[in-house]
Amino acid sequence: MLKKKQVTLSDIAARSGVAAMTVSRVVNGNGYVSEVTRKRVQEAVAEMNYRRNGLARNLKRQRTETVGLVLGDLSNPYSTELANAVRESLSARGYNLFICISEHSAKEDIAAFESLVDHNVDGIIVATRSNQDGDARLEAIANSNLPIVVVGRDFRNDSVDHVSADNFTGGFEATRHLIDLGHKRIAFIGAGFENRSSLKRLQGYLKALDMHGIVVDERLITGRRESTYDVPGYSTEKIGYEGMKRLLSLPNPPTAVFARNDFTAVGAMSAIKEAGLSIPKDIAIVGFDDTPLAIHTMPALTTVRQPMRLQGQIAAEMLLRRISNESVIDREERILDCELIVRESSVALVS
Amino acid sequence: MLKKKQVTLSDIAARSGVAAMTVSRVVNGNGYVSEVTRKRVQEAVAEMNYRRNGLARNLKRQRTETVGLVLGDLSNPYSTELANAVRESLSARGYNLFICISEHSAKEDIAAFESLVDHNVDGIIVATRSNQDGDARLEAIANSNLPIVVVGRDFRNDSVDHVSADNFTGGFEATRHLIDLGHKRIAFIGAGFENRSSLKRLQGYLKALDMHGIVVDERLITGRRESTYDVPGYSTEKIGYEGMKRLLSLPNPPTAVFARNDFTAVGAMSAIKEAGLSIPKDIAIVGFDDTPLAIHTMPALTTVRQPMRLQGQIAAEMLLRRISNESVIDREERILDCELIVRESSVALVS
DNA sequence: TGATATTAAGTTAACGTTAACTTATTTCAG
DNA sequence: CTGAAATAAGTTAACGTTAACTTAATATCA
Repeated sequence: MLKKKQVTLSDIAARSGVAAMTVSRVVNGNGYVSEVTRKRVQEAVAEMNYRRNGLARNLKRQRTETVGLVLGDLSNPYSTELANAVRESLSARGYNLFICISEHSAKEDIAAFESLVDHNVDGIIVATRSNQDGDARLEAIANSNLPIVVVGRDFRNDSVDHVSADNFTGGFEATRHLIDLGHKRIAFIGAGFENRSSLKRLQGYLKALDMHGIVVDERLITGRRESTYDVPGYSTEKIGYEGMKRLLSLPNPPTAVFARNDFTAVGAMSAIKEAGLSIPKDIAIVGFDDTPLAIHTMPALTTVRQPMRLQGQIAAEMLLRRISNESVIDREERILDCELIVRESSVALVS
Repeated sequence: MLKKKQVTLSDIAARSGVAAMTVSRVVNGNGYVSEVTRKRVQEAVAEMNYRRNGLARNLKRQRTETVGLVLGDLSNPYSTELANAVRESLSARGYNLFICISEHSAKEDIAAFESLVDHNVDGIIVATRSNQDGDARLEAIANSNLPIVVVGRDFRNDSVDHVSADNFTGGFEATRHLIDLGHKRIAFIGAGFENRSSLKRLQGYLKALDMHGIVVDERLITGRRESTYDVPGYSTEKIGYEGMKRLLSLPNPPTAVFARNDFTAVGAMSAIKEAGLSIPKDIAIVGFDDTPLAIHTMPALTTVRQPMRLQGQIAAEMLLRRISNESVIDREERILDCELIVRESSVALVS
């Protein structure tokens, strides 16, 4: 048995003895249709199991009321919160959301962009990590006047809005907190020193050390190279674990650790416990993101909260503003405050 | 300054002095085009920043090479792994993936379906929790011959394939493991007794108790009601925490707990530790899913691993099989084995 | 009561692309 | 050097929908 062919407006029109346009009016509930005709058409629609063809509809209407969101990965609660907030804000305005995942690969980034553009989404929110090829394609898309907003990453283009947390100040505060507690040997786990140009959290860490006259020891900055793209999301825990092991094997290990994110922190905590050391007595630790996990670790993790939902909401608003605007508008940029949440994993050194 | 209008094939054709069809051939790299013409067209394409209109293209071609995946939420690593596996399998066959999130709401489920159908995806993979209204719509879509595969949930339709983990046996094994260790008072956290008809893991738990002559104590089965849809994903931890508190306040608390999933288990562990009790000495605990978290809890969590990636791969294959098949094909169903991973959170009772 | 507004349709022509077909030129084996 | 095959285009007509326009009947009001 062969699959049935698609049922079209004209099929319904023929069956119910009206014009296609009338069926369209019934289906979309606009224009003038008499009660009798409406009933008749609706019956035909039900009988023939008609579904409108969105492609044709959107082609004709020149808009899809759909927005794309490109995420690097799904495993981070950050992505999750962001996606949910974006979805909610869009949903309230009648827009649908399609999410694409690029697994932090430039190739997949591009595939996601192409795919969304091919579906004529009305706009794209990009929350992947920056990479050269992907950025080039994004640039081209932006120049073809498709509304774009980037979240939590760099991208400079006159017609692309930008929202992110203040990762620099967050990293600064986290590190200063550890310094205030009396720590001098403070490690950074999650990225190497060579990534300092792109990683704001690391920059904040360096700035805090600098401001308090602490000389940077590059051996205390450890993590995978930023350019590695083939890492599944959750491996950040592994990076924390392995990074901490490396730090513990140093002749003069750190007394405090600022981890790039909570997962990395959790990994580091495992390594510390495994070495028979106590948190925060032997080693204090601060994470980043305030994932739901943070209150459940032992001890509860001090971390920097970034307003994830708010970023999503603002990104959605920015995009909708661009979508509904007929003329070219100025670039908008919003950097949102982070908040240090002090819990049990960081406490004053008894000196 | 007004936004530019879309550049079309004919614009390029006009500029480069050829027919629209020739431009199409150049853009898609098929058919015969001379080297000279190709160059000329490509220049025009670059100059005018042409992007093909996917809607028109897909409308004409009657396929989109895109598949939709509807997830209940993103917060569960289960969703993440599944999405990634699906994406990879599809990507290898040249298909794109759009992900929609329904936040476990029937309304959003339907919105996601509509939206995907409107974009004429070639097929849909559904991994949301079952609900009446959503299922009704799904039924209608299935009957209009759009290929559909459901993952990890119930749905009976002759043209809808099904893949899931063997949650029943998983729940059974987890519970039997605790029984084998000598436990008699074994609690279930994550759903109430009233959900036993829909929750396979709970059924497995009940079956194991029954087979070993242990009388079910309904007070030991605790969790939120399954019908509650307004719960953000990570709150499962809270459910575990609160459920455990309730259990600990019983006159005769359990000596072992089977948690519906690892997050619930983590929440329960917090409550146990907070009560000053020891895991596994006072209370043993088993989770489900073997999330990456499980090895990082203190003590490491015994849990049931379900083959998440495999489910995604199989779902993708099933769907592609339906998509590429011209005729109606038989329903396929795959139930995949789970594996009990014994770690430190469960150990023999000293009796 | 005539003029105007409202209601209820139908008609036409795109939206931007490509499958299918046609035409013209070039290539090359026999 | 013929003629079949390969190459290089162009032409036409959809894909399924809806905006914009037209027509006709009915309702409303000064």
